[in-house]
Amino acid sequence: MLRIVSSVRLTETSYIVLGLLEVCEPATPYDLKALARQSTMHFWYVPHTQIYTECGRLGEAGLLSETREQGGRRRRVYRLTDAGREALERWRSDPEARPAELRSPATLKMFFGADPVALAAGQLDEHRRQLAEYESIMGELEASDGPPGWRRALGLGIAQEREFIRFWERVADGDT
Amino acid sequence: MLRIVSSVRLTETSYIVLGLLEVCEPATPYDLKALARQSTMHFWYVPHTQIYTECGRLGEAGLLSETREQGGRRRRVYRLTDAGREALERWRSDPEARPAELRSPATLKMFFGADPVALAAGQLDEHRRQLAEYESIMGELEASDGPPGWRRALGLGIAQEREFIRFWERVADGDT
DNA sequence: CTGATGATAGTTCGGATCGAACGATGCGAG
DNA sequence: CTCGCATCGTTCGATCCGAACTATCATCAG
Repeated sequence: MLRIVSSVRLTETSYIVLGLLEVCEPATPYDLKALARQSTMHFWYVPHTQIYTECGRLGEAGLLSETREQGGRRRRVYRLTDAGREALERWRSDPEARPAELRSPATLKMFFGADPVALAAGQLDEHRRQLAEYESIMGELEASDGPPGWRRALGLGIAQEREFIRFWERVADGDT
Repeated sequence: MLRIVSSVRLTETSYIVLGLLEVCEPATPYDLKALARQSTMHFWYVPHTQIYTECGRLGEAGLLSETREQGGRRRRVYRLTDAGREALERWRSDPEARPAELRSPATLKMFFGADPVALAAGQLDEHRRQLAEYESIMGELEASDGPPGWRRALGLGIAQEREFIRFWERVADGDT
């Protein structure tokens, strides 16, 4: 059986697509986008255009199979192939992971001398909003007994948001 | 006086170059790369190739002036132009900032069902190493009475690293 | 002084990422 | 039926990124 196993580089984006597809197969890129919005987006943002692109890329690499809906929008519908499932499993079972990255534009400004108190106001709003959202999702996950991985990952997001809030509160209070 | 004021989009990368240049003007891209490594890299990673590219880009946009060393490597030496200084100041004095982003590949794996305890071991090593490094830099900054913005920004890095460590410790202990 | 060695300095290239903008279909209300 | 809004999907140009490679410089052994 012939299969295109080109040597595409698999990135985090790829595994998001593969992983989400495993959960809600079969799915259109639009479905994945909606699911990502409620789950992975919270700790790994991927713009929606990229999900479409990535599905195409993984399809060409033989990790997804693509069919089209008949009639209507003729939407592309994707499924994991065996190769796709294997790739996901290989990644998942390897405990190595690149170090985490934090990117905070506000911190960058502060680093370069912006007024910390003025920044803090906006950042506190934003992080409190974010925290509230995470906690509400966490409530749903606990109520519905969602997958433990989801709860744990969200737990990290919540912990980090709380830390952001503590940090900006200290800054707003003028502590060195 | 003629000046190219094309409408380049200024990104965080741009402001890192502008901001670092303000501190150690005049400088070659290599100097900036070295300085970034000790400072902004810790909370906003930029690959070195991009610093070269960005200097060129900002030069064309009229925000930097470029001269070449005579003889030797004929290295490019950059300075801020007035336009560059203004752009930096405009950015710095605007208290708006896009929300922070956290990207943790390990969390992503955990989300998709990887064994959390196996992941935790590696993550703890990494974050403890990182924390130690930040604390050592903080020591130097306090001893040398470095800029307050630098200390505050590093303070966030340290707080977040500690939170990461607490989180992965909980995971390693098998807490839900 | 010459050539090996390793650190320093700089560039190229292809592919991944991103966001703005646009184009298309579906569907309910008037 | 058709207007308007929500849904669905794509295109484009610019930016970002990492691997790999080249070139220069300093030093030291031979």
